[in-house]
Amino acid sequence: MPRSVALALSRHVGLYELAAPCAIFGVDRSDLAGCPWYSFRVCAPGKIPVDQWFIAHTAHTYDDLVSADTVIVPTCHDDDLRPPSDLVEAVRVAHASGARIVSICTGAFVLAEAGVLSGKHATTHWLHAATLARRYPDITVEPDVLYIDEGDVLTSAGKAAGSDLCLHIVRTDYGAATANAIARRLVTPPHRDGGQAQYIPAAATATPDWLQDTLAWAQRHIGDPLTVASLAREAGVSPRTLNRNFHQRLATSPLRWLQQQRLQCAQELLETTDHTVDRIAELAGFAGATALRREFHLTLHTTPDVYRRTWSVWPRTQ
DNA sequence: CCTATTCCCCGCCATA
DNA sequence: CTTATGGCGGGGAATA
Repeated sequence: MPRSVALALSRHVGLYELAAPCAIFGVDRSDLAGCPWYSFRVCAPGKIPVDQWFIAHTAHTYDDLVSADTVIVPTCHDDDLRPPSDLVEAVRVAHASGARIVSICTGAFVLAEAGVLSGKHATTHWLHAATLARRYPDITVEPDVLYIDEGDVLTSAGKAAGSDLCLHIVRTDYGAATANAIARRLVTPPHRDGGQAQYIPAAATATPDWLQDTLAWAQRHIGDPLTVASLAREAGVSPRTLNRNFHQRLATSPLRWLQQQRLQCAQELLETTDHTVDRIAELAGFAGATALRREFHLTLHTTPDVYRRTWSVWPRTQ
């Protein structure tokens, strides 16, 4: 069953924040998913200037937000970050009736004003994180993450992080293979998943070439028994320096990063092949099926077999 | 499930 | 003086 996604425009919205949701949810990807894609609508109260170069005029109003399964708020109203009350109200109603609420950049201020972030972890553009935390003390603001998934409420950091969050949502709804296929088609990196639960590490900032090369090399050799030492040797630095660089640019440790890559590889193999779990563990570079199961349990809270039954592209009945 | 061993992480400090 | 690197070692986690 296709899910409906509604994008809420308000004044002072930027083109950049709109790009990811429109390209990812708004363009029909049923060929990649193998089943119906989202239905997508853009909602606004009348004509809205977009970044001063365009005027958006939409077929839907905020009234049409409340019936959507997923509501995306890509921006806040003005420079004071005071959200428009009609949008706040629409978000409140949509959430109350079970919709999943998503914010990009300063859209978090709309969610906060609507009360759907109370007691939760959230993020926003780093420039405004302190303001958000000050204004809404019952929200735990995480300034250094790409996005946060609280289940029914998801927030992402500035602009570009919205793309990562949209892909994360596709991953949740349609599986890793579909999300990765879209990432390939958009020629954007498939995002790296955070180690701890749903928290995603900070964006890679100005990653030096030697590190990028090493990451690419490791991904090509993910099936080999890679160690931190062999990564360091390939990179031409000491394990200590490698460790430091991983923390600085990727906000994780070498081994944790490796395990993420292995897990992602295993997910794709489970979805797209009928290899045994043992074979997949071997191909993905795990020490054994036990190690794979352990990783699945720790980060996905499920088992490889259940995961495969949920996401496999093979027996696509109906 | 328990044990032994290997591997990894990270503070600390010396060095370049 | 500031900044990045690398070695060391205790403590902890993963693997066999």
